[in-house]
Amino acid sequence: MTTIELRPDQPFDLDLTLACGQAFRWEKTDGWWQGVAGGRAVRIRQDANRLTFEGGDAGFVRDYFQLDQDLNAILSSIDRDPAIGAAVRECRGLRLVRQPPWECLISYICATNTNIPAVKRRAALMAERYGRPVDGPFGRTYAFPEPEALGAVSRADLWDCKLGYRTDYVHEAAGYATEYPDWAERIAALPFEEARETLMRFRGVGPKAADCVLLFAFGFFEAFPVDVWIRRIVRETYLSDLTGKNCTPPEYERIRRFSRDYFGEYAGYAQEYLYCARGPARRPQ
DNA sequence: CGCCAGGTGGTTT
DNA sequence: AAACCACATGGC
Repeated sequence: MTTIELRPDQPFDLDLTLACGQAFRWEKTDGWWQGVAGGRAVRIRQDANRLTFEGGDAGFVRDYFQLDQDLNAILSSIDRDPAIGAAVRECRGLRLVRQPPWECLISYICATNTNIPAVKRRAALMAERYGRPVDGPFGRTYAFPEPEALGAVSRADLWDCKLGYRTDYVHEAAGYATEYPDWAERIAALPFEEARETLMRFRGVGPKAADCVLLFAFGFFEAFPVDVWIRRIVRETYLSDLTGKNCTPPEYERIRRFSRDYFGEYAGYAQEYLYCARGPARRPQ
């Protein structure tokens, strides 16, 4: 059991951070968040300025929750009008977590045209069946399966993890990442737009999924994923001339470039705060 | 039953 | 390039 004191001038809200739908392998039970992150089974809770956890060292926790980012400075930089200001007030303390690229990529391939509980179910099924067992502070759990493991699974068995039509995309990505284990390092070394284009070469990864992986795994904080919620919010608040029902490619480009210019280099934080403040499921339990 | 959810790929205009 | 359309799944 480890405890770290949070700096009072650096806000952090563990509940918002883990409940907002950016990462899919955390559950809260009996006041503790339990999850597997980076192959470690972690159990963690927050009491005011105190973080208590088992299963990872302080360095891991600081890195995963990006506690060394100056959140107040980031929030000041995006807080440009009353609308985003309300989201910032409501969700202050929400931090973007630094996810492993492979898990993040597969999670967001599994997140197309579906909802968050379904994505969590898919990730849990893949992990329980094909992930490495990890004995941690809350019993045995399973790490997110490595590319080789998922690549070795038959299509039928992957289908059985409720992946639906995304089955082939996951299988193909696993094959590619097995053949090119440095795929993530190569993307991390690229400038933002090139990294984005490279991610979109994975079948099943379009603009939205690519932006999520860039933001949540690679630390490109200018990435601005546009899902149905964000499109709705941006249309109602900033780009009222937008019309139509679904988001066409030119519309997606317009929304993400406007948002990048308007909110600045941490536009991704603005996206997550607007998403978190959208309404449903803001806080767990 | 229909509609929606952290969309994308393939095909046809 | 733009417009359609299919797509598995589960909650409501």
